[in-house]
Amino acid sequence: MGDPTLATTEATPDARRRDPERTREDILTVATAEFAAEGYTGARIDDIAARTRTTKRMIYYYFGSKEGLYLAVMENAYTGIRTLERELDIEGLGPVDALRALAEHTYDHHTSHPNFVRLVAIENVHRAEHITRSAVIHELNSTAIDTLERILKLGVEAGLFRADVDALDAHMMISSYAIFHVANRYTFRALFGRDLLDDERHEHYRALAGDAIVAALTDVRQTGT
Amino acid sequence: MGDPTLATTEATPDARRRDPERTREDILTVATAEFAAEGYTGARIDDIAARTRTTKRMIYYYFGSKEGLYLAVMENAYTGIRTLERELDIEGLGPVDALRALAEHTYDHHTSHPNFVRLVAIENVHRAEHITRSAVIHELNSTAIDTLERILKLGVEAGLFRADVDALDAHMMISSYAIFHVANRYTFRALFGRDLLDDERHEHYRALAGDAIVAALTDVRQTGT
Amino acid sequence: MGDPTLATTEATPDARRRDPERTREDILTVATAEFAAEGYTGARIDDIAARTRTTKRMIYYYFGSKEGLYLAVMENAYTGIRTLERELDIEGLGPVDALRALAEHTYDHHTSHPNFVRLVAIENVHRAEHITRSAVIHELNSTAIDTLERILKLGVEAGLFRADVDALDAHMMISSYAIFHVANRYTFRALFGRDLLDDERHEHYRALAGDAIVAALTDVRQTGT
Amino acid sequence: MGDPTLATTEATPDARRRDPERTREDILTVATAEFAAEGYTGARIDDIAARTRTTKRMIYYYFGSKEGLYLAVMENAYTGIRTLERELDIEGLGPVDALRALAEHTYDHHTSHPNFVRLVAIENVHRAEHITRSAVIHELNSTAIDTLERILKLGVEAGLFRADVDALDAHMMISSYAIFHVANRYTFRALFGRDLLDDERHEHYRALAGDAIVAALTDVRQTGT
DNA sequence: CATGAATGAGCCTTCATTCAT
DNA sequence: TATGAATGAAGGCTCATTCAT
Repeated sequence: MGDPTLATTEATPDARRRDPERTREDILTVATAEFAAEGYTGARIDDIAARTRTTKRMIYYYFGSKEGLYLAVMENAYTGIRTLERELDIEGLGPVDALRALAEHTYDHHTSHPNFVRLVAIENVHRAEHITRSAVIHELNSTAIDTLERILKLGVEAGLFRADVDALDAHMMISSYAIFHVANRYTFRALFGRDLLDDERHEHYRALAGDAIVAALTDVRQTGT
Repeated sequence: MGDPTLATTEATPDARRRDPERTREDILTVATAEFAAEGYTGARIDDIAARTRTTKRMIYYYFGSKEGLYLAVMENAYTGIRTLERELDIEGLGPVDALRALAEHTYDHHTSHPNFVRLVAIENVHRAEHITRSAVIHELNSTAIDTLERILKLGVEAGLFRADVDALDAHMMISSYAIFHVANRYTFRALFGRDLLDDERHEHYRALAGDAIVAALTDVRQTGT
Repeated sequence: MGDPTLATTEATPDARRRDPERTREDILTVATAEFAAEGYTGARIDDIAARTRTTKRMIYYYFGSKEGLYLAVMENAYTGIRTLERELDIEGLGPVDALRALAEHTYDHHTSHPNFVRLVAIENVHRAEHITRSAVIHELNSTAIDTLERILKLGVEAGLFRADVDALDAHMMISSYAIFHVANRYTFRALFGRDLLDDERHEHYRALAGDAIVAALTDVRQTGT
Repeated sequence: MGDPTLATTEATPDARRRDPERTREDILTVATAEFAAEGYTGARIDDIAARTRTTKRMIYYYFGSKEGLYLAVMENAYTGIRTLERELDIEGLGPVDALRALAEHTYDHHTSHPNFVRLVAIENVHRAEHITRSAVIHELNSTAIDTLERILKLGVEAGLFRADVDALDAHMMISSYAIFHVANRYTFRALFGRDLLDDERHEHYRALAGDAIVAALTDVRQTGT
């Protein structure tokens, strides 16, 4: 719901035929859910087709192959997140507050879009061989990186931030924290009995996401000790 | 070879028969590499057998099924990391230095045992359904958590650390950073062109692992600003 | 050929594709022969497929599994015999002649449909676990039982038949005689050197089938001694 | 119990080794139960070995192969029934009573030795190919046939029995009735809801066994009508 | 556009049997 | 005599994909 791109939505009851765009989107929605749930190898074309209001033949008509469908799912997912990234508004905020806002926004996004995080994990299991070949994904420019660069530049110039941690490093730190909560949720719970996505802990972990990145980037030499 | 548990080793050339322990380990070694490389569903029993000095039949003789083999691989992997955790020596270190040492040790371990990290990612794709059923894994107590608890206690009592971040939270932060480097290496490189496991950056990221967790746990109210 | 349901027919030479009904029946015919010849466990899906004009894959497409195929064979066989049962015409016959006609008809049917008898024997080896689950077979009403009930009622009312042998008992006696000739033919021949299905003895055994059941049901108290 | 030859007995607790005869019998007992329960193809050497106090290797040592074991089971079973046949005492009985006693004895035997009946059914599924090759079974002379010949001779001479039904025919009729109760018990129950081996009906069916064969052999021309 | 039918390659698993000790 | 380890052949089943209508 909320995210028409990734959520597992049911096919509209009335089988509206003769609407190619709708058919395509229907397949994509179902396939996203299936690939995110079962992995690339584990996903079944038959299962996807069964949950669609069209047939298996249409999947091949629109996407050519299982890999083609998977790639379309990945491109769709990455396009979605890039769009959401742009929604973040940090105008008028100082570097520290902006950084914190970015981290919290990322945390919110990832925890509310588990399928995206799962797809990324799955793609990594396959050594990113699919998205590496995708022109679409390469053309997507990460707003997050651009934003981070500006924030870091301001912060360093103000003597607040370390100068030896660049935007990609910061992005890595922010992402790793947020992704872990979704990607490693199950083994973490199995081993330690704690559900990282428990609603009760959401605020705590959200705030910690901001605190941690701000603390990590703060130039300790400035504060003295 | 460094880690006989996880590395992909070739079968010993001379097919020494009648050595069940060797046969079992041989299968386990090859299977670990295969599952880590291809995922649970993607792994092929035939391929595993082919790279072993025994036959496919023996896999079923010793492990019963594909799932049984996979579970044995996971149990072996987790047992291995728990053993390595115990190697960390932080005797005589203060809480800050101990925390930093633990983070760097974790970073070193994960980046030098990519198969372990990949297996954990794969198990999460399957919602940890296998290890949840494993008695062996449930019985493994994490030394890391115990160690962290002691460190945090000392740090909090000394007024150095935040009191609202417990050992599991700290473990989550340390792990997420280290795991991300291995688990998300491929998509990160595909998207941003940077290899997180590049030797040239190893020291930088290793140090950052320590800095980040120390900074995150440090009670900022103490230092003022 | 006489019985398209049970006989082992060869696949039609010209592989006419796109005729699902034909494909299904082709598989069923071959499978009936295979299961009757080799038993449930002994039957080989590969062998069945090889004697079909389709492939092994199609067997699973239509019947789902070996057990599904076997069940379809059993349902088809029982449906066939029920149909043949209805062909018996005993209109206008008195109870004694009707009973004799029914016994002879059963004897003829079973000896001319050995595969049906063999399938029943095989199903009993498996404790009828398959047909017990079959809704189709449960819905089949036995005309033979209904007919027998009417015959017995008339015979008893006329003081000709014993009143303590009901239709199921009579059916059991008639069936046991006829089935034995087919089901135990081989051990009987091996032990005593006599082929119960020898053409030369057919008339003798056919008449005996009628004589025996009539004699068994006749109320001896009536005839005195 | 009752019949040490066919019943499924547990291995004696104390693993008395170095007793070849005991080992052989142990295997035979377990194998009889397994083959009777699962059929020739369905029986598993591993399962038999597991329920024995010896190992799989011993089965091959004593019986050579699965078929050898099966044959030994069959020979043992047939030897057992021949022995029991001889227990019947009809001295001093007239032909009618002797015939009735024989039929009832057969009925009692078969219904109390279901494994024997099942093995016969299984052997017939395989077209008696195994016992045909057995010298042991060919050498067994059926007392029942000899006894029947004498009975029939007396009865025919006394003008009581039909002369055109010989001992093998009579044996066939007696056996078919008794065997059906055990061999077709499951399908009969599945189709008609009646358990032919129900204790409540035992006496009825036992008496009917005698009545039926006596009636069938009685020369009706003598009694007039 | 749409669909049921069909396919070939390959996957996991099992079984009777034998070997080395 | 006894036993755990090992094996080759085959068996049931599944999957992505394509064809004919």
